[in-house]
Parts: sequence; structure tokens; C-alpha cells
Amino acid sequence: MSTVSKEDYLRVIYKNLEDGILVNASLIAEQLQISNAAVSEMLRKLSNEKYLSYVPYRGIQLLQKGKIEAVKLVRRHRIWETFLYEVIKVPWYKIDEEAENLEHSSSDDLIDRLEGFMNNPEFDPHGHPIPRKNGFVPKQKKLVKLSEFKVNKSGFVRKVNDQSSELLHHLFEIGLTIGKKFSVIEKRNFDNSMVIEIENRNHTVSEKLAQNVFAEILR
Amino acid sequence: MSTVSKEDYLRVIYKNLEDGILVNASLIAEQLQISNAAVSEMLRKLSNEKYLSYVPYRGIQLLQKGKIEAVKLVRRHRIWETFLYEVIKVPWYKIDEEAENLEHSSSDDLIDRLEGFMNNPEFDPHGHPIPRKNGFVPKQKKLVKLSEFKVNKSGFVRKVNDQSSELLHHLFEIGLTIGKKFSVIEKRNFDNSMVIEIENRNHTVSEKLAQNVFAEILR
DNA sequence: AGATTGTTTTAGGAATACCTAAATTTAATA
DNA sequence: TATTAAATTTAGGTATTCCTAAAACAATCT
Repeated sequence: MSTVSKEDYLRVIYKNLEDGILVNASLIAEQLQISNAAVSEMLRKLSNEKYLSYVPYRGIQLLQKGKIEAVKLVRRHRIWETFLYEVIKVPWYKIDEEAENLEHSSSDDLIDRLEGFMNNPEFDPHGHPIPRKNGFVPKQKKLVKLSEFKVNKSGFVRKVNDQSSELLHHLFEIGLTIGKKFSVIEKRNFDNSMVIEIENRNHTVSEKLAQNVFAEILR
Repeated sequence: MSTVSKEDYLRVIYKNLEDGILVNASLIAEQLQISNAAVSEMLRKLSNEKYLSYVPYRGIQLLQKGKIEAVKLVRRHRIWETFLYEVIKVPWYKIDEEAENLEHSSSDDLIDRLEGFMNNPEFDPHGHPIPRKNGFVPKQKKLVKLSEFKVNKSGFVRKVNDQSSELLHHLFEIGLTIGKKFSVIEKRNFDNSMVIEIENRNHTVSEKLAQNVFAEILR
């Protein structure tokens, strides 16, 4: 049986794999804010129960059972996020936290109804694809990290990482949100920070920040 | 600290007290579907933590701390129920179960937003009052149990107990839902069952059922 | 290769919230 | 009042999920 706790592990694993990140025990410990020892134990359990395969130091892969479960969770999470944002008007940087709680407490039926209510959205407010009921994950255009944009290039924000609500809050403040157009004005070699223009205003962003924003290049 | 489990106890206690029912340990055990032993233990804890006062065989009373918590929970529960029913169109007899899960996983902020979205409803779809943010509970007109209606009397359904989703489903089937008008056509002395007319159709209802429906008498 | 650093596991515990079975206490009834 | 019935508690366990500290192991750097 899958519990709230196991669900958290599966979701975190899936989300990182989705971004092409190697998932090991300590990454999970850090993201879930629990001890390495606890993660080690839980990974053994999840592995015994055939949710995933785990080679220490080499990373985790989800097995069919785990993937199905994880996709379901991510679906729930993103449908709630979209709903909270689009329908209830919960601020952009708050929806992730709220959805994290709701995703464990709603029936499949309710999720399907919410989806229908919103007319089957494909992407959540952070630009992540919403898996469909049948497990299909909408494809996204190939995106480039903002940190990899060259000077004078422009683009549209299509996706942002939603790990930190403080980051999201800041993005919101400077207007760097989904769909917005921006241009790179300047790039500093010593720290890779850049100055970008959004809606006729210039903002300086750090490399760290720029690595969490994905955009479609405009040529 | 209050956990999901403690919240369940507090909600059940509050709901029964609200209906003027004496709440003892075995009632809770039955309604939460857990052993008497577990309830006994938990009541000791909740009592130590000043959520309630408990005199064995004499019943439970909520103390200030417990009442505040319970009212908050009931508020959450009923706001979710109303939302699911009115906005998402989840069937009447399914909302209670769904809300039971959601009530533990939503912030105060979200609850307030849902309330605002619906324009501050006073009663949930089963006719129960929705406590306001400040703890005030909307008053209801004095209601009479359907089982106490005499032959030839008519009334409007104003409240139904939502313990059993099967009961609700049945009420839904025969059209005995909030706001509906009915008349008592016949009453049988040997088992206290009655025949009532709803929307020009006659239905036989048991005493048990009639004890769970509350109505406003029409004179 | 050896030392250092980072990752993972083990050992031993704690908290929460359940369980069954048996004992005890109280209330209701004959 | 004595007995029976019902409600409650105790005793002894279990499962889950987390913890810290220490040990073991693997990868990387010099």
C-alpha cells in the first residue's frame, strides 16, 4: 500500500527524473527535509515493494508500478495547482505548497472533475505538463535555460522550477512569469549574472535564478 | 499539536454535541470505526492536552481549545462540501467523504478564499450551518424530525444527517433533498414507517430514515 | 595509491496511533 | 440487592516513519 509518505518520495523522484536529474538518496533527503538514514530505509522498502530500482551511488529508476503511481500524483498535484491558480486565484507562489497537501487527499473522481471543470488544461501555472488520466504526458517545445541565453537574444518564459516559493515570489515580483517576453541586455562573465528587460524594465538576475527559468528562443 | 487523527476525534465529538447527542467513548469508536481501546487512550491524551473534559460514562465536553479547533474543522469540512457540490457538481451523496479528506489538508487562507469565491454561504448542502472565520455559527430555524410529523402535515426539508452516504443516496433517489416540499400521507403504528408525497409521487420511508431528516413545518 | 570527501547503511531509539484479549468499573434490570 | 450487560481501561503488541551517532563504503583528488 502507498502512504502519504511514500507518495512524497515517489513524487520527488519523478519530478527530478523528469528534469533529467540523477536521483540519489541524499537528494531526496534534502528535498524532503529528512535524514539520510530515513531515506535509506524507505528506499529499501520501496525497492522491496517493486516501486523502484535503486543502485547506491548510481541512482534511482522508477519501475512500472512506481511510475504509474508517480504520474498519478504529479497529475493530481498539477491539476490542483492549476485549479487553485486559475479558478480560486491563489497567488502563483503559494499554489505549490497548497497542492502538496491536497494531492494526497483527493479521489481520482474528484481530480477528473476538476480537470473537466477547467477544460482539460495541458500545462500547470509553472509550465509543467499535466499528465492525462491515461498516463499520457503532453510534450513541450524544446526549451532553453535562461542562463544559457546570449546577450541580445529574446524569448518567452515557458517553464519555471517550483522548488522554492521564495524564488517564485521573486520571479513574480520582477514579472518573469509564464508567457512573458524578455530580452537579455547584458551578461557578466565574472558571476554569470545577467540584466534582462521585461515589460520595459531592467532587472538583474543571478545565475542561480536563471538556471530555474526555461524559455523559448525568439529569433 | 493537533494531528489528522486528533482532528477526526474533535470533529466527530463536535458534530454529535451539535445535535445534542451525549458523546461517550464507544460512540466515537463506532463512528470512526476503531477499537474502544484506541479511543480510550486518545481521550486521555486529548484530555491531558486540555482539548476536552471527559468523565467516563458521563460523556465528553469540549473545552475552549478543543471547541475552537473543532469549529475550525467543521468550517473547513462544510466549506469544502459546499464547494464540491455547488461549484464542481460532485454528487450530493459523495461530498461528505471527499470533504473528510480535504478538511485536513487545506490552509486557513485557502478556506477563506473558497468561502469568498462562493459568496459566504451560511449552510452546507446537507443543511448544516457553516461556522464563520470568527467562530460564529449561523442559527437555524427550529426544525422538527420528519419522524415526528403527523399525518396530513406538510413541510420543507431543511437538514439531513450525513453519517451514511447510502442514506443520502436513497434520499436523493426519492427526491427528499434540502428545500423540497413534502406531505405526510399515511403513518403506520406498528413500525412507525410513513408514506410521504414528494413532487406528486408517494414514497414509503422507515422510522430510521425519518429520524435523519429535519424539516420546517408548514401550517 | 592513499587520503579526503561525500554517500549510504546500520544500530538503537522515539512518537503516533492503531490492535486484541482480558480485566475492571459502572449502569441497568430482575 | 444481586446479577447481567455495557462501557471503559489496561496490558502487551504491531506498523510506520522518523531521529542521531557511528560505521562502512565509494568516488575523487593529489
